[in-house]
Amino acid sequence: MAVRPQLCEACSIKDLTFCSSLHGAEHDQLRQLLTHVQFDSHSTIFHEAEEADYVFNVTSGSVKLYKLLGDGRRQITGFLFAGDFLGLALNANYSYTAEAVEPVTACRFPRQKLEKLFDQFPHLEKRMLGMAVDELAAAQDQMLLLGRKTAKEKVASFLLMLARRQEHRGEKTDMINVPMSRSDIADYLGLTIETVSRTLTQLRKESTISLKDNRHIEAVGLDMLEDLAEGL
Amino acid sequence: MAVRPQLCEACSIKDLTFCSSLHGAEHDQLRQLLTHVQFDSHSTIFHEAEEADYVFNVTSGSVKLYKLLGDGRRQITGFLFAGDFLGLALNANYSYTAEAVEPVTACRFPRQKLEKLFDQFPHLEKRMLGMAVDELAAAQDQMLLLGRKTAKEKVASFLLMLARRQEHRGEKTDMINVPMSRSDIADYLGLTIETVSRTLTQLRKESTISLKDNRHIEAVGLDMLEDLAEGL
DNA sequence: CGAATGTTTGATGGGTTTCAAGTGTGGTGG
DNA sequence: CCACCACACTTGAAACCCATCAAACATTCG
Repeated sequence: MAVRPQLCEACSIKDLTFCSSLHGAEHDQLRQLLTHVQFDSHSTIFHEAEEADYVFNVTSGSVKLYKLLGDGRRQITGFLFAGDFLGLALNANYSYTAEAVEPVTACRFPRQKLEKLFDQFPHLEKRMLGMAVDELAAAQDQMLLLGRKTAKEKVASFLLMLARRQEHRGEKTDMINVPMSRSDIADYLGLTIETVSRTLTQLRKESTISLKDNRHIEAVGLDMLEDLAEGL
Repeated sequence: MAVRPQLCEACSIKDLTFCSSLHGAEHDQLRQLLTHVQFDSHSTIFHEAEEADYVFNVTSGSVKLYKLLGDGRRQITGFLFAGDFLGLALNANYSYTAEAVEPVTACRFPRQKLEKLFDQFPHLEKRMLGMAVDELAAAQDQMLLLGRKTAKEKVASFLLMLARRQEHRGEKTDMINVPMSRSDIADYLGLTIETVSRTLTQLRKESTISLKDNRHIEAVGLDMLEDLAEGL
């Protein structure tokens, strides 16, 4: 890939973002659309059912996506980190709520203008489709987790997911960064906070993991975690 | 939309399929790529991890998609019916297994040739992206179901899903068609066959549904099902 | 330092699974 | 045409995993 001056924060994240497939003039056009935005911890980026006017590219921090049932039960459908794309609903409305777990910075694109750019640069649309397909595969893995894995297997899978995405972003992997609360983990895995806590304690007692503090976990027995995640 | 002669089985399904967005000459090119294929009940259309050489458009029958854990536990990630698209993995390999629930007919497209056609007809790629986004939204709903709904709510949501898709295909909705076995339903909802059976019995005793036979269910209290599905 | 919030741990309970029989039901062959 | 068998589905009883309720402990922040 040709050398290209760094034009936006999104591109600074080592070719993980969708705009990093563009060159020179093309990228300039994209750049004119974007606005840099920030969100504090626990602030809402957008609400479910809200009009989907913007799409985002996370450049730092972490985000949780969730849906609610009528009585308040919550399911977190995904976590996003630097480089992840957000809001690729091409429908009129968002299908979930997005909330900052940690302080978040992101590039924001007006959806309609971005879609117009697709006609000019089919490259971009291909990349978008690729991302949607990847997300779909991840969603199917998560269905397998939610429907068929035990609490222990769920927690193991979750820690592995964090570790792998950390690696993918090119960060150190000796310590797993866990920016989200036990409550968020529980709502992601279809468990309660108590079960998440108990399971982590159990994994610690079995020396599969080592808890540095609530936000940092070391995977001592990575093989063990992998076997658990695959249901062996 | 312009009047267009019926060119392939896929298009005969009232504008539900992705090729129905094409016209005359464009459609002819697409048509040259497709092969009509059939699958018997319980036959495998493709396996997880297999090379994704083809994509399909279901023209009749029904299909289940599933993933397996190491010890054989199964999660059905979706059911497909006439008009549904299958295998939109743009990756090299399928991420799940597809198996015919009833005898299936489908249009088969060589993936690589289809992708080349995308460059010619951006229309098609847009439609593909739209389908991927829709599937993603459905997957997120299913995560909410698997992670946070009770058995009763799961079964109610399942029946509603079948009813709505039947309606979407333009079929009669007085009776819900249930082509899949209790075992398939259980693996779709993250339950056991016994729980599915018990829950259906319970809904029947409450007069929310009426079981004509194992493959045909009447939704007597549709409001009740909707409330259950939304967690009210 | 104290209040508020988040996390862990314990005791108990319940929804779902597991195990185990029954009860259809469709297909096959006599 | 019906007896028979295989298989799917239903129903019941017991067990279990995880949820709920409750309290202690830890951490953060004013």
